[in-house]
Amino acid sequence: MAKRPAKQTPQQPIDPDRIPRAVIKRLSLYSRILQSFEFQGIEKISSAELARRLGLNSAQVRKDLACFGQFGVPGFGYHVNDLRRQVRSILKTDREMRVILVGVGNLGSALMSYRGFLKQGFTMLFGFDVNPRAAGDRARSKVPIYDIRDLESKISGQGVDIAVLAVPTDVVQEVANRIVKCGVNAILNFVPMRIEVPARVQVRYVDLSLELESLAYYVQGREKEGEKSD
Amino acid sequence: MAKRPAKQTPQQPIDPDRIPRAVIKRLSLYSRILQSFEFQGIEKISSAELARRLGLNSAQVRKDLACFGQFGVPGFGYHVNDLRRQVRSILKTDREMRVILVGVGNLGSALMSYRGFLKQGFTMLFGFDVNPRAAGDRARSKVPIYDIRDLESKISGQGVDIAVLAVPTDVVQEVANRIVKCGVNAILNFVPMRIEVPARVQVRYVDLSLELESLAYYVQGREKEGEKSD
DNA sequence: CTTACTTTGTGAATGATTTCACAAAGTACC
DNA sequence: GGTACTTTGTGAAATCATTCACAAAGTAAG
Ligand SMILES: NC(=O)c1ccc[n+]([C@@H]2O[C@H](COP(=O)([O-])OP(=O)(O)OC[C@H]3O[C@@H](n4cnc5c(N)ncnc54)[C@H](O)[C@@H]3O)[C@@H](O)[C@H]2O)c1
Ligand SMILES: NC(=O)c1ccc[n+]([C@@H]2O[C@H](COP(=O)([O-])OP(=O)(O)OC[C@H]3O[C@@H](n4cnc5c(N)ncnc54)[C@H](O)[C@@H]3O)[C@@H](O)[C@H]2O)c1
Repeated sequence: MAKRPAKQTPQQPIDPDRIPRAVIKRLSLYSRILQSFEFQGIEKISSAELARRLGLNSAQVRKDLACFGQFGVPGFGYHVNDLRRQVRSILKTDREMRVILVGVGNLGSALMSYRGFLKQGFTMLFGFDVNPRAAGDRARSKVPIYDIRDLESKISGQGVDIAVLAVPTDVVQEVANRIVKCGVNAILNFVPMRIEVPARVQVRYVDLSLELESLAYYVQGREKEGEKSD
Repeated sequence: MAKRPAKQTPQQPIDPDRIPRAVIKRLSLYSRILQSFEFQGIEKISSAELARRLGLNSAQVRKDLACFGQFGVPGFGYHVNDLRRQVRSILKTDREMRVILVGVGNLGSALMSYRGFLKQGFTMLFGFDVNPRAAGDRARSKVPIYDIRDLESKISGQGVDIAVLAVPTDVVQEVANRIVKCGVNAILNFVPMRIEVPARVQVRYVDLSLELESLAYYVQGREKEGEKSD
């Protein structure tokens, strides 16, 4: 096939829509573990070792990366910091991603002050709530919290990339509508309700109850195992 | 007038391990939306309508349910409350599921006071933290919070079904070890790190950053969209 | 430069999940 | 009871994802 002597192959102009979503999620896993390798001073990594650490198959790791170019060195493996740079570039977490949060309640205030997001290149610009004062007390954070009435005026011209929703179920569609109208094309929805948006808008759901419920199904699914008599 | 679909024929004793995990997750979605239908007084629902509301294919809805028996009535659809009862029985959310939370920090305190879990049949027994006093201030909740040193003694004999982890990354493995030793066989892990557990223990991960990062990939940062003013 | 060894990148094979499509089984109403 | 609909439940087909397996391409060392 197309043999490229140059190992620093530029990214293939592959249509981002053609990449399976599961690949992107794993890329994010790779990004995080590469970060920790870099921190530990590890300079090279093989697909086999990467796979072992993440509970995956090594061919899958290689195939995932192959969607975007040739980053490895046969007989050697991958250069950790080189690969990390590449992966972050693919995920666009190497540049600033500007995020707003709507609904600074119990969950929202935890999200707002989470440093893990920052570490991955996300900037929390501001929060919005119907009760910005109470929300401000809850969130021990330097991120400003505005009244939801000012949503449009505050985010206009701010280049918001992603909106995170953590509002009550019954207002989530209305909030989403407003956000979409402001030109935000990506929504991370923590509210356990499907929202309707134009096709151009990407929505991801994080459903905490769902995981808990599906775990319940597997609890003592086998035979009784006794009431732990010790 | 209301005729019960009392068909006992199928109800095959299918091995729970054979059911795809994705089916169980969708069951949880069905459970929640059926709850809202019941609340709205809707008594019957077709697979097509259920699918539409959840963004799925109607055959998939029928096939998912068919894993566990025949709950529908040809030419009619499904009785909402009957189906809901069945689904909850399958997921075991019709009986009490006893949950503990370890790490009552920013995220943990939000989880602890979340009423959505309660509504789905989960009982939050207690929380544990290295600093139970500070954690108690954070979590405005009636759930007692104990010192992590007392983990073993407090949960002994309590029949804990699921442990939720929201501790710092560097202690999660150690905490998981202790929990597993106490006989808990299901863990919901919010910490972005893979934990090693015996095969009998079910672990589910909820990785919030991962979702945010994978969303970033889909944000159109190309030449289109002249919204940004810089 | 050459030889022995390692690990990548990738077609082909396998496995899993989703969708199609339709007979069978029920409803609704006269 | 009978006829016209509707919707289920389910094999078969299509689609999507993972794993295998190996030639090609590199490394390492003398
Ligand atoms: N707390 C959790 O652990 C948890 C877990 C899973 C899902 N969720 C979901 O996340 C969402 C928020 O949960 P929570 O526990 O933080 O609830 P919460 O009531 O503590 O927070 C909701 C916040 O939204 C604000 N709000 C209400 N209407 C608004 C509007 N129109 N615009 C902007 N803000 C508005 C409220 O003032 C409040 O601060 C809910 O949909 C819930 O189902 C929460
Ligand atoms: N806050 C978020 O929004 C968010 C989002 C995604 C992931 N997470 C993950 O969730 C975890 C908790 O995040 P957080 O923001 O709540 O952090 P946090 O520091 O606010 O909370 C951690 C809590 O764990 C307690 N703790 C520390 N060591 C402990 C031990 N050995 N046993 C019991 N408790 C212990 C601490 O006292 C603290 O209360 C982290 O792993 C984080 O990566 C958090």
